[in-house]
Parts: sequence; structure tokens; C-alpha cells
Amino acid sequence: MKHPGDHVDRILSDWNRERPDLNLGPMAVVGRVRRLNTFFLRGMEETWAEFDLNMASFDVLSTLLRAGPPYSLSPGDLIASTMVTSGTMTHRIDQLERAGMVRREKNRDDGRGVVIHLTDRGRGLIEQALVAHMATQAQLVSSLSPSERDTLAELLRKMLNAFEAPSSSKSSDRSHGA
Amino acid sequence: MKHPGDHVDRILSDWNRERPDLNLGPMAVVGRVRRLNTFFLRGMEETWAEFDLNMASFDVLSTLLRAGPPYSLSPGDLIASTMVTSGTMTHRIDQLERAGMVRREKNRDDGRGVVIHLTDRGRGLIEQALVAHMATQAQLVSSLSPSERDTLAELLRKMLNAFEAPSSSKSSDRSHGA
DNA sequence: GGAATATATCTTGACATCAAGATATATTCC
DNA sequence: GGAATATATCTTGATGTCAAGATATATTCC
Repeated sequence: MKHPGDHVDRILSDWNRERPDLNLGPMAVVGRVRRLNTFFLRGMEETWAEFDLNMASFDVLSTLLRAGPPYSLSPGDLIASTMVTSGTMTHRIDQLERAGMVRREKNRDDGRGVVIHLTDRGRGLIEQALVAHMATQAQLVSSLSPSERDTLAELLRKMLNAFEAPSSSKSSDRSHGA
Repeated sequence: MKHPGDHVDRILSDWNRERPDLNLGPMAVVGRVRRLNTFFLRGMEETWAEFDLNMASFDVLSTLLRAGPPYSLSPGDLIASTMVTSGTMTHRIDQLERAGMVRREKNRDDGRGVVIHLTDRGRGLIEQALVAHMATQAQLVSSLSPSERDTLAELLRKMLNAFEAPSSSKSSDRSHGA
């Protein structure tokens, strides 16, 4: 079969039976994005777990690595990059500091703040985990051809631009960068 | 500009600077799915909140409505449809029962179990909330033309089929149905 | 028919997150 | 320079989720 129905198709068909008045086109996209995100997260979580990481710690460490030398960002920078609340970030940093992956240091430019510095150990870990993570991501999207992948990325980018445009954005930013 | 860069493009460009050895194609898709899912969830949460609902309660009530008359499913059915653990579902049902939206009744076919029945009040609420929810979903995807939406849905379905195929699936199913 | 096993649901304890508030330092504006 | 305001981070209390285990009923197999 060229176009086998997926789980969302079954749900749409249920809705169509119960509520034939509804336009299900939007749900066909929103439902699938949610479901696909769940599958992606599961796959990635397995890889993170191999390095004793989870999404929270991987996000922080990879954001620090991605920033480049000297691998230091303020908690505020990390909050902006990962869009969690300040309380959540405090907790994440606490854990990573306890595990020796990052260090809190005084922020010389702003007495109110600190900077979070990736330790050598943290950098070694995230560099290893990143390689495995990229391989996992490649496997997760391997059911599309490169050109289909590009088409998909382009459509997703078009939608994201609508949300990220300065017009109606009222909340802080979020990375989802790795 | 025809193709303005989005937030993920900036992240990809950071990675390319720090780690030019990595193939970022997969991340361009996985990162955007995650980020788009976050925007979708936020938009939907606003609508749910208007009806004193959240994702948890909306999922349960809409699954019951979608099942059609007599609007009764076992906790096990609801677990299979929403892919949360049994403890989570017990908690969700407790709350909805306290709010008078569902009732636990004896399962006549299986003495070990119960069935969760949507009350008239619950049905009235979810029918109203559903209409608003569909309008929200339509707005969330309104940046794409209908034909782009269909292309996107088709690509997402193709990826989902890879995850849902009986071959390597090792975990239970999940709805993401509304 | 009775023991062993499987299933349906609930309970418990731990954890990540958030919203709101607390504290300390910076900045602005008169 | 000092009061008012803004910002950076941490703390607190509540919530939703999960994993593992408990309990009760069903089913299987001898």
C-alpha cells in the first residue's frame, strides 16, 4: 500500500463518524506533530540515558557546548535558550553542579548574577553524548528521503516563522536546539 | 524575504560554527517538530483553560466523546488511547469524577474493572470545548495554505508509519487525537 | 476444581516542572 | 546622591507524571 493509514487517520475517522460537521484538516497536522514529537523524544531519551542524561541535563550541557569557548553562559542565557522557568533552571544547574558537569562562578560583569561554566568533565561527556545523539536523530528521520526531509523542514520553518515573528509573540524564546 | 531563517536556523548555524563535522539535516527536522509542538501546546492550553481544562482532562473527555454513545470506556481503554501510566489515569479520573464530568461504574463484563462514563455535564463541557479547540487548531496551522498543510500531513504520516509499524514497536499506543 | 498465572485498577513515593514570591544588586531619573 | 524601579537568581508550595508495588478478580492448565 502506498499510503497506509496511521494512528491519527483512525482518530480522524472516529471524529468524522461522531462529528461529521468538523473540519479535521488542522487536526491532521497538529495531532501528528504531537505524536511524532513523542516518538522522537522517546528515541532520544534512550540515547541520553546511556550517558546518564535526560532531556533537562542534555539541553543545558549542549547549550553550553554550542555557545563555544569559554563554555560559559549565565542562567538567564540558559533560560532564554531552553524556555524553562528560572526555578527549573536553578534545579537543573544544582544537579549538574552536584554531578561535577558545570560550576557556578561569580559573574564579573554583573554582581547580581553568576555564570555557569562547563567543566572539563562536563565537556567530555556532552561531546560524546552529542555524537550518539546525532546518530539517533538521523535514525529517527531515516524514513524520509533527503529531499522529503528538506521539504518537511521547509514547511515546518514556515509555520515556525509565524510563531516567532515579533508581531504576536508574548513569551520568551526557546531553543529546542539539539 | 522569501525564506527568512527561524530560531532553529540560528541554532544550526551555531552548531555549524562549533562543530562543522556534524550533519545537521536530521536536527533541522527533529528540532523544529519539538519547537512547533511547544507552540501548538501553548496555544491549545489557552483554549483549554477557558473551560477549566488542561491537556490531561481534555484528552480524557474528548476520548470519551470520540468513542460515541454510550460514552463509556474502561480505564484501560483510556490508557491505551492516551499512553499515560495507570497511576496517571487513576489520578485524571479522580479529578474528573470530583468535578462531576465522569462517573466510575461497575464493569458488568469484567469484575476486576470499571467503566468511565461521561456525565451529561461532562458531555456538555467537552462538546463546547471541542468547538473552541478546533478553531484554535485551525488558527495554529493557518500560516500554511491548504495544499501545503496536506503535503505536511502526508510527510508526517509517512514518518509516523515507520514508528507505528508492528516491526520494532515495543511500547503501547498513544492517541494524540485532538 | 484448584493452583498458578495474567490482568485491571489503585496506591505510594519520587521527581521535574511551574507560578509566585523573596532577596540582592543594578539602573534610571529626579 | 538617593528613591524608585528593573533585573538576576533562588526559594517555596502545588501539580502532573512515572515506576514499582499492592490488591482483587479472571483465566489457564493440569
